[in-house]
Amino acid sequence: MGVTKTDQFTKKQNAMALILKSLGHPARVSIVEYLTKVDSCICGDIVDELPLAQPTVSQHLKELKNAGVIKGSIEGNAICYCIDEQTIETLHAYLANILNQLKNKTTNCC
Amino acid sequence: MGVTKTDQFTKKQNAMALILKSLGHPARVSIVEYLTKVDSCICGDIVDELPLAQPTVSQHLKELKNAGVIKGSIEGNAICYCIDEQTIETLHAYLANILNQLKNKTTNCC
DNA sequence: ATTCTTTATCGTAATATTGCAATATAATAA
DNA sequence: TTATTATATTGCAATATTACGATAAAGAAT
Repeated sequence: MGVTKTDQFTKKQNAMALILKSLGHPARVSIVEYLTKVDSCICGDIVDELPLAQPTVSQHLKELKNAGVIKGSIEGNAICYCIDEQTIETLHAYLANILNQLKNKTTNCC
Repeated sequence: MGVTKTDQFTKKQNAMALILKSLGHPARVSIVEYLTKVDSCICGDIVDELPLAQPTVSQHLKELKNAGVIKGSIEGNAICYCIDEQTIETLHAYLANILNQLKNKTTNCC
């Protein structure tokens, strides 16, 4: 069908999947890396940096924003985007928890 | 188009995106959580656990395996799937690095 | 007021994803 | 050999994603 059975999974699972999915595209990985490195974060700079057309970049930014990975604030004429550290921390902690559980396991078949 | 401009980004960016994308679906998040908790990891158990048909689960497992998030080993008649800790560690370290860089930033506009 | 600059939205084409029934494959059991 | 069990693959319908040209919207500059 192409439609995800969202209701069959927990809110947390859907929330994590949303964040992970938003990061699951090289352009969006690239945007996050750029915003991590750079000090100013004007939207136009991101467009210039990426090998994609402006509407495409705008769409990717929207998706990252929707997942809470970035946030934007109006800066006069332009818009300033930057990473929402909290969301990255949430994801980081989630993975740390998984790694922790794995290390405490007695058996490991594979 | 619907086709990602993979060649326009670095290998690392594409590799990270592949891992993140494979985790970007609640069913696959659910599989990873299940494999983290459980001690044995027979494919059939995963199918029983998930609210999806066997072919659908098989497809999700294939995607996780392709991204290196899980690995499978033949266990007689059945197949034993479990998490590839290294891949999770790679992702974990990647995020740690981003968080580190963010914390060392002087300015933060948003 | 008009133009310029910056970003978002719309419309659309190409491709990818999700999900499942049907079927194939492969190993074990009878 | 013939079932049985466990998993993968195929084929297909429904929906989602990716990308971009055209255009809209909104503030800044002239």
